[in-house]
Amino acid sequence: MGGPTRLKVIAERLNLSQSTVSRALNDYQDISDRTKQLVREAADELGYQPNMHARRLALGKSETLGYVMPWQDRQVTESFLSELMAGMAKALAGYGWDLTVLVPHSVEEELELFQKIARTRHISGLVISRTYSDDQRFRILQDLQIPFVSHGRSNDSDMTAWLDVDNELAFAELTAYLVGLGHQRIAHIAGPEVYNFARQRTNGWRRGIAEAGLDPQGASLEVADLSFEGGKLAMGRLLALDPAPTAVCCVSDVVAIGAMQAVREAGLVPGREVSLVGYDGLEIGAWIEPPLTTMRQPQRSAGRQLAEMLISLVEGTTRPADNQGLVRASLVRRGTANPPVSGWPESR
Amino acid sequence: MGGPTRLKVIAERLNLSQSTVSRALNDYQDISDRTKQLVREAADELGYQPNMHARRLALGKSETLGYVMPWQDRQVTESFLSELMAGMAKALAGYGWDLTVLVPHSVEEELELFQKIARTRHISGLVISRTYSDDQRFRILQDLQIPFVSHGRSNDSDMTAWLDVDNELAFAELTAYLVGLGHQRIAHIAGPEVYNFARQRTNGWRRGIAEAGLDPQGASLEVADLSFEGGKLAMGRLLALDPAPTAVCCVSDVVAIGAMQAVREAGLVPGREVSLVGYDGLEIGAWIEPPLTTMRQPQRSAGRQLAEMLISLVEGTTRPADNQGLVRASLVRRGTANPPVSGWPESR
DNA sequence: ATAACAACCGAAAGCGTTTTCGGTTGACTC
DNA sequence: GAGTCAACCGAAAACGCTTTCGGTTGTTAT
Repeated sequence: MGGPTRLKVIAERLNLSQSTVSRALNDYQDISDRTKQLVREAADELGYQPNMHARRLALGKSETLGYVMPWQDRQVTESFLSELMAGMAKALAGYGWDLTVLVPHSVEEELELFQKIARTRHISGLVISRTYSDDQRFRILQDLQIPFVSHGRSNDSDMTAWLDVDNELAFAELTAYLVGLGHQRIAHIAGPEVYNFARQRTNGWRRGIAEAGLDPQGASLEVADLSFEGGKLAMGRLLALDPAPTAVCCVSDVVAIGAMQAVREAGLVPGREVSLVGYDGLEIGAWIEPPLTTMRQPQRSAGRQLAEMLISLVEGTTRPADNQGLVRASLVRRGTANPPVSGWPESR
Repeated sequence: MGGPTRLKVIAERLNLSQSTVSRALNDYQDISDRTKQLVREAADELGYQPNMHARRLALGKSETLGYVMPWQDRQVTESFLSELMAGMAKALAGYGWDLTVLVPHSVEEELELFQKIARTRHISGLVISRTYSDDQRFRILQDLQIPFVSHGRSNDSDMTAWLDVDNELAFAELTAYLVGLGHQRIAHIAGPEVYNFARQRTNGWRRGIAEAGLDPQGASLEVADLSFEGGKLAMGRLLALDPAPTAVCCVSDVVAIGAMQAVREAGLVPGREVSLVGYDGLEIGAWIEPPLTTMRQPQRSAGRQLAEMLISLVEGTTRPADNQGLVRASLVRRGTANPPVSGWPESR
């Protein structure tokens, strides 16, 4: 009847003042246990829920975090993105915080967004992703004094908070795995170097090649768009080499799936003449023929970690540089990585 | 300096009262054009942005909408979900509204969530999805007087707001398409009937069969889990029939991809002995071999529409029943639907 | 018995808006 | 020249919470 329960009504019912009720609920020391008890019971019974806006106005903080969706060519490309957001939202809900979705469509819009947030403070922290090697956002957000965590590192992330996968290690392992299968000429389809993760992965592959003592001559590299088409085109170029590689590390699953297509169109079988490995652990990789060997990282727990880091930053209980987390990816063996077959490539 | 610009400072600077400034910015009629002009300039110059919490407290509304993420087996399954959310968030941002992500993990949690929202009103409207044929949420939300729009219909959605694809029409068209290719025995792999869209699609397929005047005997139906495994198992059962169908309408792309796998494992070629069509228009469908014929619906514009419907509901400018939108899906011809081949199935 | 002190609570200010209500101008009418 | 009315603006209340400050009890030490 007549709107939600306010502090006032539970105060009147107990013959207490509003402030006492408030402090009782917030567990102040100068309220007797008996009163606290009474207040809590009444609050429960009346189904009291504080008015967020009043609370946040009084507190001066928003208890809301923002997730900046990565955009690219007006599309949201990452399919694991919803899983990540679910992880964040879930973790935040546990603290009574909210997650709002931000979708800037250009660099300018993103900048305006940041400035608006810096002024209104109605969002008290940001999670950004898709970090570039040279990412101006790190400096801008620091200047604007907006607490943030990046999902992925950058050149400028030494003193900021981030959560990242050890991409370099992952690709070193991936390469070592292919070496272990007997491959000697292991190529790499890389992503655009502006993306920090692409650069890290390329470094990992290089390290793997070096640590195995392989001939760098056989280690070809092709840069591709982060798309099916990109992977297909890059693989086409690799197949034209003489001698062609017998195994290829791809920067992502989608690129690897494109590469598989190129292999098939060349009349070869992925995983036989040319072994392929992807990265991301997409489920769809398991559904294609042959199923794609890849590496997986946990998205949902990453969401939780990002959320917790950012809360502690906003609350000021930790410093940015103390919130840096490196996650390890794990190999998912499926069907596209096998020992090299003899007689291929036939010398031309 | 020192904190964001408040109404107060721009009032002092112009020697006006706070209330005048407020009304000037909100374009009240009792403020002279000259004053409005001055206020707006000062506001621009000082980079004034209203404090959301104060505003929302005074207004008594939250200007925040919630999207209830569909969960299933602790996973977020829909890969197009981020695209939908991006569309919503984008549209809302245009009105200065926010979108927050809600992730209940069980029916009980979802109910608690609804009740909390009903009390706090810090979220003034909800978008729900993954609707069931008998979906208790419709009644609950109505009872709690929470404005909402569902992405998908239900038995109880006659008087509520929804945006849905014409699933029935889509599957009738899909079936007609297969009939046009010359197929006579067109089976259907359906989803669990608890999902309203699954039921609608099955109805569409039935209608297609009937309108073509096909023998209902050849129209077999198998129910599958909405997963790769589910599709694979269901297709296995269909292949065991005598005579087996020559074409299959699958309830979703993922199920269709599973079905393709079963076809291959039976030593057949998808799109040759057995034609297959999916539904969803997933991009990955184009990457498999042969690429999957399917139907696509626009996700981003759907997000926009949902957002606009819900805003108008919250604002009270329209009634729920006036916000019902039916979108049409369009056929994406790829490689898995072809005329039947002679000599298959060989009679056993 | 008085002072000192803890324990407990109420009054009131403050957070930054919006909005109602009333008051001050000046022009305009008769 | 008094009254009417529109145009314009300021004062103040309201939204619902937090938090500071001070005041009232009852207890303990002197």
